[in-house]
Amino acid sequence: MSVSIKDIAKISGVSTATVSRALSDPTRVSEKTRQAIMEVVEKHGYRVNSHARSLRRQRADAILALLPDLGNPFFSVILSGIELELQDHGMDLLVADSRATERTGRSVFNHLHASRVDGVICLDGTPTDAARAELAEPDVAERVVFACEWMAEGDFPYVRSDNRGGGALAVDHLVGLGHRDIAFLRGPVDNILTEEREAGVREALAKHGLGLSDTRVGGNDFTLEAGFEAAEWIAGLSPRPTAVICTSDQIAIGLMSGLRERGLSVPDDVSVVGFDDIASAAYVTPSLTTIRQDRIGLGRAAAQVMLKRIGVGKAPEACVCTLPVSLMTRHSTAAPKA
Amino acid sequence: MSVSIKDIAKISGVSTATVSRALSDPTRVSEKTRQAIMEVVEKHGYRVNSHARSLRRQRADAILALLPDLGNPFFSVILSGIELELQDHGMDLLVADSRATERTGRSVFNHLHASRVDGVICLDGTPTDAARAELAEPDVAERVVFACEWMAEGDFPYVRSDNRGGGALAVDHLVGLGHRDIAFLRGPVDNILTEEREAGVREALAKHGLGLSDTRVGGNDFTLEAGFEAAEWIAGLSPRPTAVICTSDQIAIGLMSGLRERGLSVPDDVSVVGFDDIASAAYVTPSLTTIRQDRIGLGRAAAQVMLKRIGVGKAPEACVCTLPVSLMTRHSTAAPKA
DNA sequence: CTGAAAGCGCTTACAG
DNA sequence: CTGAAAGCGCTTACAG
Repeated sequence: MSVSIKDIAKISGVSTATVSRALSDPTRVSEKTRQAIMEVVEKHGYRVNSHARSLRRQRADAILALLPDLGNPFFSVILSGIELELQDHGMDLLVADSRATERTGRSVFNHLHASRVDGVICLDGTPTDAARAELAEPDVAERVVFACEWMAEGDFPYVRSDNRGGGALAVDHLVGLGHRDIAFLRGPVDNILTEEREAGVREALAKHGLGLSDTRVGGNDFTLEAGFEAAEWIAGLSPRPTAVICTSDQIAIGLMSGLRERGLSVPDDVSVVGFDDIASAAYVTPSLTTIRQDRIGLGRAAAQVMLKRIGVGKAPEACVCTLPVSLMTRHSTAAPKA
Repeated sequence: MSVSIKDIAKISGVSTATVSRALSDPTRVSEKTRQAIMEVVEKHGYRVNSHARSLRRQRADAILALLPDLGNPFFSVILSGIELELQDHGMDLLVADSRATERTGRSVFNHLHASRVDGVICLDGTPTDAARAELAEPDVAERVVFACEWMAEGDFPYVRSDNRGGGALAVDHLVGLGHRDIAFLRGPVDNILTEEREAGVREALAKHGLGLSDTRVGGNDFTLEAGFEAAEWIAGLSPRPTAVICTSDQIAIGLMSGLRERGLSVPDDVSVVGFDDIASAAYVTPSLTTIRQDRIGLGRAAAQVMLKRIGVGKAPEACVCTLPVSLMTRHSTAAPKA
């Protein structure tokens, strides 16, 4: 085993209590002994054993981020925002894939129950029934915050983008270009993001005296594949809508690829708007007009709300819950051809 | 506080030792008492406190994945492979961004020193000097494995793709199509992946009686931006190479976007080959011919090697170190125009 | 098969 | 400012 606080105490000629104080609360130790201790600590490369500290303090100094799909690149930037913020507070970041965890039969809140983490940032808005049941327990509930996605029921703190506003932004842009017949490509059934964005689209459309008929709504996933497959449906519509709002950039990119295969040009035949502004949105052909989410900000804010919730660090000025989105106008949208 | 092993013992009318055994090593307890204990455990939702267990067992049951850039979506799939494998062994996954950590002045191996994790899977092949120094310490060294990237010096276990073979595959494909003048777009200076891929390209070119002159080598990063900017250089070359091999898909996608802006067509004017096969490679226009890496496999294998190293689970059949890559032929490559 | 007891490495009232 | 001592919640030889 490596060197422990006892060793440092013995070598320094003080008690372990003093070593502990020198490390955690230097003001409570005389400058002279502190320096002597620190020298010994330095020399022997001593580090506080995290399990002993956590056990004693009843605090893990760690947070779990629970993602619906760890392999989905959309989340990586959010994750890095979370980590940045946690790092500033000396907290560690654990990650788990909720779908994968469910398959093992273990509870996704196991880490919480086992005291391995102080809280969980849940990026998964559609937990299983078992997970929902656990979320109803007070000692779980008070340690959870939702980020990005969230649950319609319950009353959890959350951080999210202004999804409705984003939908409206897309509509305003297209209507401004002269579009009157606009279709909407949804994400997965029951996904809250897709529902909010659709609501924003409908509201904005109504404001312009337009509507969204059932024949103009399709799609069932956030993926490239889903977008690609939706192209067949869009291409076959008669009359064909002149613009499509997609609830993710992946859908939009897949859609553009599919439309092209069918000889349709974007934006000449169909304008396409995405959602997210992932890195490649600016580099596909044509570059994608989309609604930008501040993913780093989302991650940082989620971590801040979490830290505030568990009483670490000072509370942020305001508990920012809904982050603004913005329209990135690029080349996948244009006025409809007369 | 929640219920502890003492509570369970008292309610069950046995000692804590017996409860502990019932949970960890059921065969050492009579079936009857085991059942009685499990019922109490179930009823009260008892979970072993992870810090107490780890402190006592001197084992964290957790691994740290150290990434050069948490926000880079390339790593998300590898991460999910790591998590899948760890989950099968009841191990937890911590993640940290090595660049961000360095900025805090903390050691990237702090988790290891503090016993918070049993090992670290390092996906960063260019650690700082400070990190290198720590890697030289035996008690750090024996708990590290490199994945994807690795260090030229040192003698660490690693899991990687066949980067040389990938470079060769790209060359063989292009030469087979009739290309004779091929350029190469590098990643960051000193990055080992880019060096290996370039070596593979050079070897294969030599095999075909061709070479790679300095005037045909450019690029300095794996990013979309770097690829986009390289387009200017490629477009200005005279004679212009008929094909470009990129050391990442991001570069390739950025390059294609830049070439298009300059009125050059892919693959009619220039064929482009990427590396990685990220999800969007099949959906950009034209779809990207690339070298596929098995990222899930990379992650799983890295976790397996790690687990073997720290003596958890059974050793894999063979310690797979270099995973095969494959050519995905799509529409960004074609025979050069006469 | 089971229990009493020691101990993993810390922190923190309590005293002085 | 400093120390002795208790205790966080487990696991594991050691005995029986």
